[in-house]
Amino acid sequence: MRANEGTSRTEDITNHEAVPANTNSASSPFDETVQFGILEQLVGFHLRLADDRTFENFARGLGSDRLRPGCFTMLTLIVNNPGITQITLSRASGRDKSSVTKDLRYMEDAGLIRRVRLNEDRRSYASFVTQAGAELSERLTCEVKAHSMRLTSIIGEDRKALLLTILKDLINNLP
Amino acid sequence: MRANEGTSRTEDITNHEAVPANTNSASSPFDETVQFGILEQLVGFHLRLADDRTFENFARGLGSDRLRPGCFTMLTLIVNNPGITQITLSRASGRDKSSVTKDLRYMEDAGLIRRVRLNEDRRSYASFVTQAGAELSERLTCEVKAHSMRLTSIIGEDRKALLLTILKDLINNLP
DNA sequence: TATTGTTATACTCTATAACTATA
DNA sequence: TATAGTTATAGAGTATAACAATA
Repeated sequence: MRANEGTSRTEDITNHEAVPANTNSASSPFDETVQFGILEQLVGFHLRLADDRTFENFARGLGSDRLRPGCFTMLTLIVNNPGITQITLSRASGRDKSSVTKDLRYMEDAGLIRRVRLNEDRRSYASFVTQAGAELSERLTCEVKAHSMRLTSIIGEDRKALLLTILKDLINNLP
Repeated sequence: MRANEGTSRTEDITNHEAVPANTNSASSPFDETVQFGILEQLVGFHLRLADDRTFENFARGLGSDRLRPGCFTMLTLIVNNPGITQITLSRASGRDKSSVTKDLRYMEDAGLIRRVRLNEDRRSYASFVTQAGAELSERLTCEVKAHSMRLTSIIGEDRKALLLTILKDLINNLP
């Protein structure tokens, strides 16, 4: 069956008001002869695009050290807070505890962390990095810094600091 | 079976180096006595958090006008570019054409848009909003503006403009 | 009763690849 | 051969709810 034909979904058109199809193959959404309307001024829209782009750019630099995205955050939090519990990890990363369980299980199976039960509260488990985890964290942190410098070279030192300040304000003060 | 017990995954601990579990129930990740290490300076980390927070805050304001997230972008692009083709929508929104198909199908079934085949290139379909789509777009745009003003009241007019400029720089210039 | 953590499950968003039809 | 669009499918990432163990 031909695409869409014979259904009630579409009609035919001769040629009225239609915007010409864009044949531009550039990678930025803005390299288009397209009107973005209100999206143009929308912080959320740009946050999403910038997040996509930044993450993709970062991930490309990782090479063989690929680690599931959320796991880098977890690993870093564990390195910086030895013995952190899962509920604290959950709050610090802004994810549900069931999501944390999954990531920690993955990292434990990969030999990057170990978990030990707390005697003072036997419901809780403390997480620590292993040697391998510490080494991976080290390498990833280097890559993060390199990536960070690429960002700085694009938007400038001052504006990067400003960006961080503004984002933190948003995160902390949105109701 | 008791959580984690009897497996080789975890060990027990008496009490060494462990960070105390945080009992803070505030919603910001930063309301924690947690060290964030390099994450503290990471643009990507903050973009993700700000994106989550901003979207959640926006979605809460929608009430009965809930529309799948990606669809608002599509709808706005169609309103502002009557007759836009799917491949152009795909590029402008930064999503694969197969993702666009799904969203457009959804909006067509919901009576928000209609698609018409182009006679000058019968592979292409032009998208237009219906009356219902135009009205929904109108209401959503109002909510977007209200949301935008909430953001402005948090970070200030000048810094919001600055934020948009910096994000656009990132989006356009990241390799 | 409340909390930590696990599990099962399901939902959203997205891309890849194979396909049809058109160019 | 190349492009527009569809479909099937799979894989992240995430949350909800029910549960066991513990407080």
